Amino acid sequence: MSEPASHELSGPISDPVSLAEHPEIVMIELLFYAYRDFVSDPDAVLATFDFGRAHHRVVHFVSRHPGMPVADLLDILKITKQSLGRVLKQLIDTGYIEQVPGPVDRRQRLLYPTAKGRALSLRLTEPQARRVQAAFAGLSAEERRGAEHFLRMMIDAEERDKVTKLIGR
Amino acid sequence: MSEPASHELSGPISDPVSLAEHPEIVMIELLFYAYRDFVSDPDAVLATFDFGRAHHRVVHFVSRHPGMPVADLLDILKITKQSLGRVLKQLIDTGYIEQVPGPVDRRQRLLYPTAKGRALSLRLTEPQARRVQAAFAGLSAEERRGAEHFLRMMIDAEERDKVTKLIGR
DNA sequence: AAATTTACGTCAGCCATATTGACATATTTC
DNA sequence: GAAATATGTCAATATGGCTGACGTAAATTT
Repeated sequence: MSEPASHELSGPISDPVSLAEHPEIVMIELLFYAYRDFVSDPDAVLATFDFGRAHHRVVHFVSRHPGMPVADLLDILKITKQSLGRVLKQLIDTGYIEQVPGPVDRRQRLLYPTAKGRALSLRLTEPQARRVQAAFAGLSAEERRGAEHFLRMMIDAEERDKVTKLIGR
Repeated sequence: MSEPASHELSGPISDPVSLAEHPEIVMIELLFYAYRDFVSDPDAVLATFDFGRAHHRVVHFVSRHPGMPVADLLDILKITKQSLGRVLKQLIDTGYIEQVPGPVDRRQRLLYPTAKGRALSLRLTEPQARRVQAAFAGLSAEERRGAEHFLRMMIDAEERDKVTKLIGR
């Protein structure tokens, strides 16, 4: 009667989830840590302006794809129009983004950066580009291809072609 | 006098920020898209329980490092103790995490998963591990090394050693 | 030409996750 | 004994998501 009941109400477990069971955890965690620091770069800059990460994404993708309709932006960000709404309005009100009625389909509001918006986008890209450059510095051509290919394959299969077109290669 | 004034109040800009200027944008955007879809996997599972991404991170890292003090977890997540507070409390109240007073330093509350917590962690790891495995499938050994090394180098320089120890390689 | 669908915006309320600042408690260290 | 440390908690606030409902203009279908 001194045996601990097997149906005991829980209790702490000491053996860690190990890489032996799931070697993929290395990449899972590296991706977490890398992204954590990767997005921290622009945050410092954004604090200066009164913007957050959401503004960053909008300014970035609009600057990369000037004249894109709202729907396309939503599809990239995978958020709702209501979520985009507030952020976009702020960017328009403060003169970073402009809307132009679609010349062919006049229901559309095509999004363009202003000079100010493009400049902000580039300023936010700068530290991230430096980080990427530094990360690539020690890699062979094949290793670089590996890094790029890995990230591509981490994207949902149905999204890959779209992303390739968006990025432009 | 028909020249447009150079001091015009803004106006839409049509030429996109191009890869020619900043080739690093390829990796910047791939990282965004990859992470976007990478984190979407566990979200479906988490919705079943009443948890969010914050709970995922806590359960994951505690399961990976059973007995870790709160401070270490905060340092991994780079959030404040107040932010961690609610999420951790919920996980403790619902029996996924347990706290044990530090045997050597009794101020510490060492965090352990319960069986339930460990199981949840593994369940959330599963789809991400599958995604990583699929992404690695087509890569050569050198390309894989490249992907891993790239992510490592994307981490803040001062954090890299710490992360290496945490991951265990 | 009328009906329907589409693209977008907006209002309202809600939730999750993060923040800062202040203060409390127990414990360890100097 | 004083100071520093590890942690928790209360309170207020910001950000960025969400759903649902409704409105409008323009395109498309019938």
